[in-house]
Amino acid sequence: MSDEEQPPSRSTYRHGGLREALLEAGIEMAREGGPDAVVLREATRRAGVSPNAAYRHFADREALLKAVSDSCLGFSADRIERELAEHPPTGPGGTPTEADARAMLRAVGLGYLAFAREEPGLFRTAYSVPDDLSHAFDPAKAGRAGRTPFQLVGIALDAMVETGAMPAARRQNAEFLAWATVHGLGMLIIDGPLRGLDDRMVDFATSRLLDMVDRGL
Amino acid sequence: MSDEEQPPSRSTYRHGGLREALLEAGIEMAREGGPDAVVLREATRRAGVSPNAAYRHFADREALLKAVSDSCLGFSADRIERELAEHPPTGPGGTPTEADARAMLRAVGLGYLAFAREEPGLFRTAYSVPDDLSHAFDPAKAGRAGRTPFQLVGIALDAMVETGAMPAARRQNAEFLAWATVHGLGMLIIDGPLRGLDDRMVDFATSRLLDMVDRGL
DNA sequence: ACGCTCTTGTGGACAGCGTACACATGGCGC
DNA sequence: GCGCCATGTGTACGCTGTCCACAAGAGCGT
Repeated sequence: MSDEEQPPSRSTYRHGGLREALLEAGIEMAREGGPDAVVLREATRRAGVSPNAAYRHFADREALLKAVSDSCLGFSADRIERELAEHPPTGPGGTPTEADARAMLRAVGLGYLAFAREEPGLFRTAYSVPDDLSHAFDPAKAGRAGRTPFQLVGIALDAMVETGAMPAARRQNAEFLAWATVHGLGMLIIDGPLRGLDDRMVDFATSRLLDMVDRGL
Repeated sequence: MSDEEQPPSRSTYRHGGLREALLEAGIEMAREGGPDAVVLREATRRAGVSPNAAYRHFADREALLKAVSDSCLGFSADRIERELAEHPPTGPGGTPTEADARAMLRAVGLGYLAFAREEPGLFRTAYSVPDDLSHAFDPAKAGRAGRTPFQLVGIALDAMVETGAMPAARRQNAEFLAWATVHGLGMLIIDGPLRGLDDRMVDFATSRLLDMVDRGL
């Protein structure tokens, strides 16, 4: 037995990493039940601490939820990065070709939707807290590679323009269009009318949607 | 003073229209604060009835929320119908031309997004309850004209195919693509990164998005 | 006309939640 | 070595959803 971490009891009066422990507990609850399942008291219970201790690290339940939500965006970024990693640029010197750029954008969409399907609770939680553009690059929302989902879409779109796969005139704010499209399908799949469709159907819809983006952007 | 309806007191033991009153109260709460603001006890209070009375009409809070959610979908349909009404078919005998079909689809999207912006609480509530395709035509989700939002997209898409604005091969399941796109933008506008953007910017993004759908479907 | 029954509303209770306030603990800087 | 202040505890309050036993009375069959 080490120094601290066992929920049942701890030796020191101070917890040592309570904020982290509460966040972790919150993420676990979100994973299983979405944003509504993130319960402050339960988080303190799991951390082996009294309910009020949480207030030393989070202003209120909403603040904890916000932190959990940011982490979820980070996980989403990780999933997208993983998909991107499977399509490295094929051009000379690592520069992307036009086909690479299209593959990148597609990978971002696939990763985004894969995350929604694999971790619906976290996905819902990620977008359960109102936010705005000014925080789109907040490091708290970044994945392990340090990039937020928003940045990843942007990178793919930049490659589209650089390789001529997309007219530069349409580049501005194109993040929103690509994002909205994929986000909407994600919501429809996990909570909306597409819920319960078998995987092949969902894969098909995903593919069709990404085709549409590719054609229409 | 008539027979019943005043919150403070009522003469008869029976309320007479409690289910409707609770639903109405729920809608009002959803309008102001989204799904989480739909509180069972508060609804009974507004209806001038004891908390438990609600259980004679709804199995639990979730059931009330579901009913409110369905009503919200109906309101959404109403808003879309209003937008559609502004673009009646111009062809001979009321048959739509290709341009009409495009205008119809655009009107559906515009109406959908207008609803999201005008009634964000109701919009969020509409999609806060998990659902699936088998209920897409449930009359409870229909607007005053008797058609659900899902049906309205379908109608516009049918017109697109009939007038040759869209290849028939792409018709199947195209509802999902159109819907997902517009739904995603709606979410981004009211809760996501696009929150707080001024109206002109949002209008612009909306227009660009609908262009994309038109080109890419 | 009468009484039974079934639906609808009431009253009281309970556990769980978020959160406020006063208090305890003890690690760290002087 | 001492005192401060960040961190954790205890108690309490009002609110929620929901369960149970009970009351009221509308509407039916006889």
